[in-house]
Amino acid sequence: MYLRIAEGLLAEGVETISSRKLAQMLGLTDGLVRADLVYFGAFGRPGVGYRVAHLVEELRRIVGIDQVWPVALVGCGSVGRALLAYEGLRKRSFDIVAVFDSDPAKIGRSAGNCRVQDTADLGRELTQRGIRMAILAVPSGAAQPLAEQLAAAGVVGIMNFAPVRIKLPPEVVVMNVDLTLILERLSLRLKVTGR
Amino acid sequence: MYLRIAEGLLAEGVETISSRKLAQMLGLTDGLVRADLVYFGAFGRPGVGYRVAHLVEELRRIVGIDQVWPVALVGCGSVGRALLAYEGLRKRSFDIVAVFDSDPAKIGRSAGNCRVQDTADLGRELTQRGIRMAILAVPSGAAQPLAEQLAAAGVVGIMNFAPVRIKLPPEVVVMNVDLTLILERLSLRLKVTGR
DNA sequence: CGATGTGAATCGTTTCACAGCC
DNA sequence: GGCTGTGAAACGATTCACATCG
Repeated sequence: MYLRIAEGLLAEGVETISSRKLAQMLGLTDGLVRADLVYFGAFGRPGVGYRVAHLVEELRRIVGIDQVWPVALVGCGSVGRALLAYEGLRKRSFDIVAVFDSDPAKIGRSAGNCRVQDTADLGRELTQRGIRMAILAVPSGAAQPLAEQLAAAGVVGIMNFAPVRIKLPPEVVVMNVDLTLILERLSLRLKVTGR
Repeated sequence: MYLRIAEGLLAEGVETISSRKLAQMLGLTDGLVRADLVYFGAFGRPGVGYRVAHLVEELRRIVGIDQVWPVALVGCGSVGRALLAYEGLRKRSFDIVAVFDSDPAKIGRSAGNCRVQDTADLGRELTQRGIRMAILAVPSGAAQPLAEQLAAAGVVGIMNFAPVRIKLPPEVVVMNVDLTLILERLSLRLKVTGR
């Protein structure tokens, strides 16, 4: 979020920003903003604030999006297609460079810039091309075995849309995007706050 | 997550479960599980554990999914269509009962069980039907004004897919689903853990 | 004896207050 | 005078230890 805000400021031509203003924009306290930025290694100047350009550069490097991540998309259903259609990914340095599906009707068709490949070829293809990040957008039942294949092929980060907790060795980072869970959290928040 | 696990156990026919086993399944400690469940009001029996059926019933009520939430979908692009295609929503007591878009080419077409309506009619329609939850799946630029219309129409909970922080009075709960932010978090985790 | 609910200890995070720099 | 970086205090959350119940 710091990076997002900083990029917005850079685009507006703001040269320098104080922790107080950053905090306002993020809904945080100024002390916390300073503590967080110091954690990444103190870029600010007393009396001045943070140089926006410098902040963006450092944070992009720290987040790891100072270069493009090639990403494999596994599953070309409605979620997969929504991701392929989303130009925001490339803008933010994630590039879907391979697409897999197990449905023979889909294999060979074009998807974004790619041709859909058979999931049977997943391991070989990813290993060969050194792809280390994947998006898993398949039905619940298929998620665990495919995740294991991804891990075996050298993938270290997975964004998982299936509503199941995937079990993998801890060196593989899995981020879950469970839409119904999010709606349930929304419902819970509404209940707890009495709406 | 407690509810998810409990429902899984119920489906498997498990009658009773201990905090230790729940903790294992969730990747937590048994003490934390007990603390969390006590927070919602202590359903367990010493020496026995928690009755799964009771747990499910209570948690569904607490989360607020003991009845169906009618939900409005605003934006019928690729994300909107992916949500309409996702039968998991209805299974978990969220029902998309109204769909809106501003594109004349889409208005009047069918989407799921609905006909796409003009966003111009959004306020009237939602107020009239008492719809209080909405999914906002529109381009960044359109999100803020539409969110304001939703709030004005009595919506108290919004799931927002646009990569912008929506500003609304605090009585409206907004949950953001920002896919590139999630990929960036994944990238950061990989960097921080040295992969 | 197994497992809960609970209060005390522990841990990490956020806030606060301020010395020091621009 | 404004604003950062920093150590100490405050806070909240998790863990621990145990009295208690089935």
